[in-house]
Amino acid sequence: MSVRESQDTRLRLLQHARDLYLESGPERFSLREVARRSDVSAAAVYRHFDGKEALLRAVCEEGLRVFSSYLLRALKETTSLERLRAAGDMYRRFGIENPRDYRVIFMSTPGEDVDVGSSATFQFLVDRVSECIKAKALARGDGLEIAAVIWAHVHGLVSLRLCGQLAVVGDDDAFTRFFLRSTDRLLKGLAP
Amino acid sequence: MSVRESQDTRLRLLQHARDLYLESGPERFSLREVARRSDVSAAAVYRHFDGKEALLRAVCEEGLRVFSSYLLRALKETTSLERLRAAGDMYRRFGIENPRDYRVIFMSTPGEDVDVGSSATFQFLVDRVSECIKAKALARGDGLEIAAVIWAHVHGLVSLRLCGQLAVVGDDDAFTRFFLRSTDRLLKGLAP
DNA sequence: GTCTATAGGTGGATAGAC
DNA sequence: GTCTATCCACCTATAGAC
Repeated sequence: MSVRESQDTRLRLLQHARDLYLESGPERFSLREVARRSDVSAAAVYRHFDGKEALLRAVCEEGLRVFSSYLLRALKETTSLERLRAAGDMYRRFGIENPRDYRVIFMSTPGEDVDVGSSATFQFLVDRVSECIKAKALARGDGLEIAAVIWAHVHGLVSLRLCGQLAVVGDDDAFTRFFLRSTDRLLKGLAP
Repeated sequence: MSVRESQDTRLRLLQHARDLYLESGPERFSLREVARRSDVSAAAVYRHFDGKEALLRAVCEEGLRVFSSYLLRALKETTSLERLRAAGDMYRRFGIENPRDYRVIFMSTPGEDVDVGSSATFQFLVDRVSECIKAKALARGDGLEIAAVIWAHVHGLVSLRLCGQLAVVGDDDAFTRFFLRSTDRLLKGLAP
């Protein structure tokens, strides 16, 4: 079999692994099921990945890449405050549109996964906050702490929604409006 | 074997089930392991519970009872705003002191567990908010929506902390102070 | 690289003796 | 009520033929 076909198999495994992950979450993820969907035997997977954990890791890395791509779209706004608000809204969109990825990144047990709180991704939010403070769009204060407050707030909204606990606000459109009102209230508390 | 000893077995099963649950979470929870820890055969469990799911349900109900007991302590405060702030802080304490229970109640996948958002527990928070509005300690508005905003905020702080994502703020005491500053900022945005 | 076959483990649930 | 024995399903991983 050619090298090209072999790479296709690897790619197919990765895509089906991602599908299964998004459907079933990390717990019910199984190497055999990925193999079945990819029309290869379970043993064949070991030619491409070092077992289940390696396959799982590859899937997670893809999720983080997608998350970053959402956040970066906020930079197209023109003012610092608009960029901050857009970052929050992109965070919401990522969570609602990629619930399984969101759970993996932000709702898993500590120790086994990525630490976003001390990563380049979090630094992105700190930067948005800092430029707002500099532009007097937010009250003076510790940029890192204020970023953490904002992060917790948007995460609280998104994660409760993903757990089905905010069904009371209505459908996804109603949630979006609720999200924007809610973050605006927080920003009011953070204003100069 | 006497009725009393049989009830003891049931209780022992429930306690070990709870322990296992708190250690391993809902995913790795297994009826057989509970039986092992309780020194009975796996089959014996079926004399006391209708299988794994029923056992799991019994464990979750206990967690909710503990959570309620935390919240109710907030009622000993004298003013409406103090009661609201105390409710938030009790929420924090419950999460930090009972992380596994917290995860079960507020961080599990939808469909399989309790819906707090439309429960008596959430109504408790709505009541705290409503009395603050009536006392002009909060701006006028939809009590239910404002309660949801506050809930999401404290949940965001607690759940990120439990996932190890807010390690940046320091130890548990530092987190407590951070939590209080953060909620005060939100309340400032909700003030009249 | 892929296959089949297999080893060895987890788990849930039931039947029937005691 | 509890046990042992059992069945069945699922899983990870490896060995060896092709």
